[in-house]
Order: sequence, then C-alpha cells, then structure tokens
Amino acid sequence: MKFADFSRNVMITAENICRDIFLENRDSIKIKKEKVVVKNLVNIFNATLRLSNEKGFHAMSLRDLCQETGLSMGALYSYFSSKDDLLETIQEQGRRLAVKVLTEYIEKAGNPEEKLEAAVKSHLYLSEIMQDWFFFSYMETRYLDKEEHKKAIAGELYTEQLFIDILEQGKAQKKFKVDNAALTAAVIKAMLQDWYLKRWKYSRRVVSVEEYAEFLIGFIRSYIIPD
Amino acid sequence: MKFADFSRNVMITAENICRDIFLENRDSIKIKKEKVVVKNLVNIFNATLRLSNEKGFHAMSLRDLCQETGLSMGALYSYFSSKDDLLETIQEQGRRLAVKVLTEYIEKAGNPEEKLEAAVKSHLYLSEIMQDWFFFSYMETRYLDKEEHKKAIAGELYTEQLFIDILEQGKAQKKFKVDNAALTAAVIKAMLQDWYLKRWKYSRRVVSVEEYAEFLIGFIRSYIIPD
DNA sequence: GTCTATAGTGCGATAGAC
DNA sequence: GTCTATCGCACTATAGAC
Repeated sequence: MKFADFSRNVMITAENICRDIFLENRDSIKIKKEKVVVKNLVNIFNATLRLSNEKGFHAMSLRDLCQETGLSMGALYSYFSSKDDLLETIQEQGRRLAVKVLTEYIEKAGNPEEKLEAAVKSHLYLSEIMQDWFFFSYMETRYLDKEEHKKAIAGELYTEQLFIDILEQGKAQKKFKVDNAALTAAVIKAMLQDWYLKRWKYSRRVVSVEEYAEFLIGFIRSYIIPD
Repeated sequence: MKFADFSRNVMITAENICRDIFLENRDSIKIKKEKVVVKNLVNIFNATLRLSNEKGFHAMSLRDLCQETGLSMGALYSYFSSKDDLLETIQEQGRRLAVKVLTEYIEKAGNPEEKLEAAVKSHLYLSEIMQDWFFFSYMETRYLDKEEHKKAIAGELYTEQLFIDILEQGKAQKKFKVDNAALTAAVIKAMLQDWYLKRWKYSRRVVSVEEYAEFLIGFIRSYIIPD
C-alpha cells in the first residue's frame, strides 16, 4: 500500500471532518447554514491546532484564536459552548476517525502478515495526513476532564488491542513467534506515535512516511518471524 | 545490570539534585542557608512535578503551588525569579543528569554489545528513578522559550547520537548488521521514552523496569544481530 | 526567612446592538 | 450571523510588615 493510494482512498479533508462535526452537533451549534458553519469550523479548528501545537492549548487564549481566525469573540462562541468544549470536540472526532480507518484497513487484509502491514501503514499514513490532530490529541489528553480522559485512554488501548489481536492470530497460525504480545504491541504503538510526536526530527532528516513504514515493518518482522 | 545495583550506585535523590541546584544558583536564590534552601527546593520541585504532571505546568497556578508546598507566594519567589525560571531550572537539571549518567555507563562497558545493553538499561533505570522529571521534561518542552527549547532538542539529539555511535561501532566490528543507524536509534529512543510516557499502562500490566529492559534488548538484538 | 496585602494585567464568558 | 463592550474573576509578581 502506497501513501498516495491511501490518501486518495480515505478522502480525509478538513471540510469532510467539519461537516461530520456539524451534523453531529446541530443542537449545540447556534448557526444553522451548513455552508457557513463548515467554512468557519475549518477555520477555527485549523487555527486552534496551529496555535495549540506551538505553545499548548492552555497557553492559547481565545483572543489569540480571534486574531488567527479573523472572527470575533461572540462569533467563536456560536460554534462551541466553552474552551473545553472545543478541546473535547477535536479530540473526539480525531479518535473516531482513527478507529474507523484502522479497523477498515485491517479487516480488508487477509492473513496476519498482511494485517500487520495494513495496520502499521494505515496508522502511519493517517497520522501523516492528520499530523496536527494526532499531535494535539496526544499532548492535550491530560487537560481533558476525568470522563473524557477515560475515553482517550480507552482509545489508546483499543488501537493497541488491534495489534495484539493480529499478533495472537499470527501466533495461532504458527506464522509469528510472539512471547509477549502485549509488550510487543506496546512498543509498536510507541514507534508509530513517534512519527507524529517528533516530526521535526524526521523532516530534518528527510525521511518519508513510506520509508519509515518499510523500516518499521522490517524491524517488527525480524523479531516476530524467525528465520 | 540489575535495577537495584544501578539505583544504589547512582545515588540520585531529590536532596542531592537540589543541593546541586543550590550550588549553581547561589546568586539568584535569595536565601543563603543551605539546609533551608535544600529542604524547600525539594518541597517545591516535588510539588511542581506532582501538580504539573497531572494537569500541565501552565494549568498549575502559583496559588496551587503555595497550597501544595505550604509556602506563601513571597517565600516561593525567594527561590525562583519567575514561573518560567522554575520550569527552566527543572528541565536543565534533568537534562544535565541524564547526559552525565548515560555517558558514564556507556563508557564503562567494553564492546558494542555491552554498550548497547548499558545504554538501554541506564536510560530506562534512570527514567524509572526520575520518572516525574523525565515526563515533565518531555511534556513541557514546548513551553520553553526559543533558546531553552533549542537546548532541549539538542539534548534529545545528543542521547540519540550515543545510540547511533554504538550501532556504527558494532557495524564496524562486524558484530551488528545495521542498514540505517539513525532510524534504528530513533525508534530505540521512542521505545525508551514510552516507558515514562505511558507509566499508567505498564503499571496496570505489572511490567517491571527490568522486564521491559530485557524485552527491549531482545527486540533490538533480533534486528541488528543476524543469526 | 516568611508572611499578607495588593497592584496590574489578561482571562473566559455573555448581553445586546446591528 | 457577527460584532463590540463589559463583567467578574484568577493570574503573576512585588512591596513592605514582621
């Protein structure tokens, strides 16, 4: 699977994500014209991610956000009910999309070896397209209130479980040699997350997402597939 | 190398770290009695790490810190000149210690295989002892001003370089098979950092730092040492 | 060496005009 | 649907009493 193909197939754009958010939050969003809402939501979310990922969500004031979006304080509050609400909406939507895409691509693959490759690549490719969302979700998780924080933890464990399942399945089919599937999945997750947590490093070294994917798959396979 | 031995040898305690901080900042710290300063610094740093690691350094107000330490606003400001100064001091001291300990343990080891093991274990063991400091440093790096931020990046690259050097040395001695030392070192760092970034996960699963260390070393060796 | 009191700033949120 | 004006509050930092 090439990044370009993935990118074309998933059809993830800011507009599409914001349209989903609009449809799911019709009640709490005060403005009713879809076209207006989607346009402003794209603007607001992009600005939030840009500002937050530079200096943190808490350090970003709503006045900063006004300047970055060109909207007034009053206008902003037509689209979310509080600053925390904005934080939660971004996190929730990112999580939902990640689960959907990962599950879909893993199911499409046939055997454990293909599933592993599909899981690694779709995780990396998705985080490449939505780098800002993923970085934001990781770094701002602890600012969520207790209930939302639990959902974030559950999300991490859910995607990790997808990897555990693939490893166990491969083991059952005698294709993989896995002593500790949970630990193996944990470090795989860590390496996948490093791709969006340390963008500055990989950009500087001019490593493409496909190179990183191939490297990771080779690294993992050398451990779970005995010669 | 066992964790207990490492822990006994490095002799890292909050008191020792705070004594160093006192000696290096005699000018800016208004109080002069070493005993008083060290006692209060231990209190302040522990409280800062506890509060910050829960909800973030920015979200922690100095009033929170007063309550947690039992000190007044005025007293706090005798030990640092601004909230940012507190942030920088913690980061700087953590970085300094990490570099010192890692370098020391790697140099003690003889051949590349031993060096790799020493590097992985001393990194993990140190982050186990100083988990709060490491977590804090990672999560709060972006709140540093430009100059301090550069130092943090340099620190990450420096410790990574230690791994690159070991890998290259092993390759030169025909003991390791390494195609891409930089990428290999990058993912090793990612896995090492996961230990303190996801403490909740490893605690929940009752994985000890020694288990994690052995697992990681096995994982890495299977890639770089062909059968 | 530590305290209390307070200055001065900037925050999130809202009401009501247009 | 968007704006401006403003409220009340919490923040960092400091000055001066003890």
